[in-house]
Amino acid sequence: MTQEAKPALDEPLFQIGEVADRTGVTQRTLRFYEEKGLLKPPTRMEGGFRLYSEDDIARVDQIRRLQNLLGLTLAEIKEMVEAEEVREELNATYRPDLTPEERIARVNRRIEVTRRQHEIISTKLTAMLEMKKDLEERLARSTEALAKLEKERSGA
Amino acid sequence: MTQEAKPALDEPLFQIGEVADRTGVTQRTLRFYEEKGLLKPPTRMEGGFRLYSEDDIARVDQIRRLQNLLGLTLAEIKEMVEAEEVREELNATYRPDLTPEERIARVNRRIEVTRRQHEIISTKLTAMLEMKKDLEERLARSTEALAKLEKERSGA
DNA sequence: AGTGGGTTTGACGTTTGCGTTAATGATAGG
DNA sequence: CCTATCATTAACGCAAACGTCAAACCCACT
Repeated sequence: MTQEAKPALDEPLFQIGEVADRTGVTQRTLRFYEEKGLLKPPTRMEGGFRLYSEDDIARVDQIRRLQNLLGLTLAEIKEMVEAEEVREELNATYRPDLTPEERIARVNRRIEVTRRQHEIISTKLTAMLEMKKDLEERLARSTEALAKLEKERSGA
Repeated sequence: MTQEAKPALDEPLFQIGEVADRTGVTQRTLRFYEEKGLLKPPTRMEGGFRLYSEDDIARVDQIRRLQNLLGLTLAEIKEMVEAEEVREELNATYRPDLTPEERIARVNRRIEVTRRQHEIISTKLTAMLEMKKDLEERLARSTEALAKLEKERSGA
């Protein structure tokens, strides 16, 4: 019971202010994500100050991508990140305290979530590429129309 | 004054319910968009029922794409669609009631808006392609890890 | 004339995703 | 020890984007 799977014993930790700066979200948002279960409760210093790891920061970035790029709600994101536990990813295959079946199950859950994200992103990409093409065509047509108009004007 | 630039005099028109079905939004949403200035007030039948054109439907689809794909707010979308007026697009270059300068100005506004959308979509596409790549790498790693675990189990 | 279903305008309600104080406590430096 | 600058929880606030009635009205049909 010396390892609570908590801090890696030596990795650098950051206070909420710095995490806010680095991730571009507010402190309020970080506490909010924690409250909503999107971030695991971070370790604390004696006085109660939150201490975040690099993994936590990566997770915040991930949450923001899922929000901004995929347009998922925090509820949806929560489901996804729950199956992701970074530490679990690093150790899932090598943790000796799990039965092989359980380890396989976890990796499978991760795969499933990743597939879902991949599918969502692929669908969106298709639609966006289509939209981009449309925009380019519009742009071409408008530019052409503009050229015509300007020639007309000078010709008048 | 025989043409109010309203219905094309013969094109098919649809009631709100059918438009809702075809676009996948609710009637409430259609009225809401109108209220917010995202849709121009449609024509009405004698009794006051709204009558939408194909162009209106296309516009709703457009609004939804800007929402879902680009993640824009309705306020932002409003600014954009205001400069887009479909009928205006079709006729901007050919309307005789506008000075050449005004026609050029309108086309320029359209070009500007299109460029903005194109830029947003391009930025997003880049980020999403990156994310997709990451997901594929993850998927590969997880799948590999899974294979290992299953071999171990059968080998045990 | 009656009936069933679609539509109208309000108006209030709801959810999401935080923002914004307020009052209090912790840390570090001089 | 004093002080400046973090941080803490709790609680209320808020804008966006609709949802959900309610009560009346319209339309088509028999």
